[in-house]
Amino acid sequence: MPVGLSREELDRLDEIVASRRKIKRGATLFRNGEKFASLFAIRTGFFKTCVASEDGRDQVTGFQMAGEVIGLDGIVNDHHTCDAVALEDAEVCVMPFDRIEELSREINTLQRHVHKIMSREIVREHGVMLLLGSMRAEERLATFLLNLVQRLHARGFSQSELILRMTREEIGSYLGLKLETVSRTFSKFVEEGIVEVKQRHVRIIKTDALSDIVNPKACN
Amino acid sequence: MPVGLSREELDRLDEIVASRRKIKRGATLFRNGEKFASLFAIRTGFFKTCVASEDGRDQVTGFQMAGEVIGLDGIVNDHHTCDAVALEDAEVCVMPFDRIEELSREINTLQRHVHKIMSREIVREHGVMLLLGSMRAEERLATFLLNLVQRLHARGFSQSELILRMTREEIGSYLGLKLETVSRTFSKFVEEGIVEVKQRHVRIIKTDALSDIVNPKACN
DNA sequence: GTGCTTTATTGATTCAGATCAAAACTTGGA
DNA sequence: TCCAAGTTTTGATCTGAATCAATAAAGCAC
Repeated sequence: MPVGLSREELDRLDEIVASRRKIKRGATLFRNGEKFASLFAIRTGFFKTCVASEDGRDQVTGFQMAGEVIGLDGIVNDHHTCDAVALEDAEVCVMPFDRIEELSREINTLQRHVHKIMSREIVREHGVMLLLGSMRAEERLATFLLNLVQRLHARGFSQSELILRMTREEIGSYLGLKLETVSRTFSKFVEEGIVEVKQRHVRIIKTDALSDIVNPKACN
Repeated sequence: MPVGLSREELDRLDEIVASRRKIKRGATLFRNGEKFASLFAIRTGFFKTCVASEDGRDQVTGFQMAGEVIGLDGIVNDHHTCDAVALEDAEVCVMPFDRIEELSREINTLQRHVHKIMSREIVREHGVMLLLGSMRAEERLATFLLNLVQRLHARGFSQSELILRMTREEIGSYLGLKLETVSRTFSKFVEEGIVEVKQRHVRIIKTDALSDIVNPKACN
């Protein structure tokens, strides 16, 4: 994950990882209210994070895959403020945060890396706010699919095929839509020949059509 | 802003602030695409930050007041990804980020402080996602008002009166609503005797009514 | 394999908020 | 001071997504 480190620095980096932890599908890695002690780097598997309002509603705040770090929300109050749930069997590296802070005082590139990870999360959330605040259902789903497939592609998977690890309801929660709307929008994309959908298996036929939906061409 | 520092550490902290900068109402502190070099601590005044999609739409991602830090979005790619606009004449402390990193390697409490500021922003944005993803117009506006007045109160201002520094359109953008809906919702609150509104001047009459709107009482 | 639970699709209807439109009010600059 | 531009309110209408409802399909435990 971290690049630009010397051999020696890399060895020291291994010191950060206190242990590994396996999480079964459906189990939680951490839960809102729990004491925060560590960040978690996902080795394998797929997670969702979600926050809840005092009355029961909850909101999926993100989906995370291998190579991504979760738990940043816990730093500010020493307690986690969301739940992290494995959507498939997963394994994470447990990185005690005080070790991270200690080492990042000595290794500049690590310090920089930690700052970038947090900043990246802030920027990602800005994008979600734009989506939730101003996009229509089709734009939201198209954005979501393009984002997922792009991240998977960066990990060596197909540019056009993906398996959704989450339910329609979870997608809907993330996108600020009801599950029926997510399902209908998928059906609409299928009718238009943009994607093929068989349950959780999605094949993107026309990536550019999705891009056009996300980014309506100005006609002038 | 930073607490729990020794006298000597505080002196060193002053070293971070390279300069101060005054920004006129309507002027931008930084803009999407500009090179990132510094974080800014707001001394006085009031800002909004907003991101734009490729086609013209834009989304206000936050309103910031004295004591808050802006610019965190720029760290990840060395370039800012949003605009920061002063909504009233303002003054900020310019804090070069490489100085911050340097000093936070030496002063543990500063390091911790920087991490908390970033984590706090992530958690705040989770809250906005919950708002945008699952709340109705009245809940959104009530949440917004309570949040604003609470932050102002923490700065020594009234718990019940506030002056909005932003237009209805900017409130709407932040809350994922159109300006007409914001206006109508204000009118509704006025009718119900929850607030008094005279242009940008708002007086909250029934804080608990706002809380009830945000957090519908379970009736069982 | 069988039955049960969860998930997904599709249709009919409703509704909150968007859109369109007009008027009233503020504000700031010449 | 007055005018022009920006802001806010309010009304009428429309619409995209929510809601309600029913069925179908898939996954899982036994």
